[in-house]
Amino acid sequence: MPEMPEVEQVRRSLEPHIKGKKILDCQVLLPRMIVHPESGAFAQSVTGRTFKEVKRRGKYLLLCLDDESAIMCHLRMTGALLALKKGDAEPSHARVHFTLSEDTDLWFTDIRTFGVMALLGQDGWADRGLASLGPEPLSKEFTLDYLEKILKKSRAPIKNFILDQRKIAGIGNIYADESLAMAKLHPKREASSLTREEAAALYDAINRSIAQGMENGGTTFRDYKDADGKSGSNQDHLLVYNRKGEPCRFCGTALEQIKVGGRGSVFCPRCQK
DNA sequence: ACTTCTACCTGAGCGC
DNA sequence: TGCGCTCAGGTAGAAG
Repeated sequence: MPEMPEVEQVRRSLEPHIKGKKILDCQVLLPRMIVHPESGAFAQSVTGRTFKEVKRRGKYLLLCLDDESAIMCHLRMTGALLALKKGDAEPSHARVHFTLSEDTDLWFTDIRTFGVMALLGQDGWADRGLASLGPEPLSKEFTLDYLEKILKKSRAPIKNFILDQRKIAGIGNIYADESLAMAKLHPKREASSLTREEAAALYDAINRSIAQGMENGGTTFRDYKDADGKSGSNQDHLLVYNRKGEPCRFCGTALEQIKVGGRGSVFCPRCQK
């Protein structure tokens, strides 16, 4: 489940494999995953281009090309970008295949096919999700002052609030639950009801949980892998996510799972108010 | 303008 | 062993 730390790990691991290499061929195996332009035009446009760098914004990856265009990629739940050597077996669930120079193959794989790719920067087309992202954790734009201001304006449950990419970019279900556990806030608390102290605790918790995820190379439960096919280790350090029924690391109470906005949410009924 | 719900998919895990 | 069911979760777009 790639969230900001996982996508950042993909960015870091992918860049050295493709930087400076040329796209010799592009085969789209599942056309509907290319959201813009039409898949044939996409393949034709990227062929012959050279990768300059790999950027990330929230959970979006931008594979920047030498003509100032960029391949936008969102991995959604089960997507992966894998850099393999020529001759290696085709990975399972391959959806897009880029043949690169220097005997490198770049594969976009995705079990559930929710992931998307698009070509930006050639015709003014913009991805609405990417265009509407809020500031991301650990950035200078994400300040306590900003968080307090938008918290006051929302009557949504705090869990839904921090999952809203237009408010804060990059948080998904894992880091949402972890942040709330760290800040000792119940996932159903109304956003506008947080005190100054609680908002400050949440601000620190979001930054700390995301930073910890990045230090550990991301969280792997099932499908997430970086460009080298490696798993992260942050799953060994989680407070609540995927720990339903297990003891709270602070007080020992059995963790509970409820639905908040349709998402599974694990929390400590004693610590989180 | 805001929040909430559902569709989009496949595979794993469960009970029977 | 195998069937049918539920669940997982990011986002767009519809519905409230």
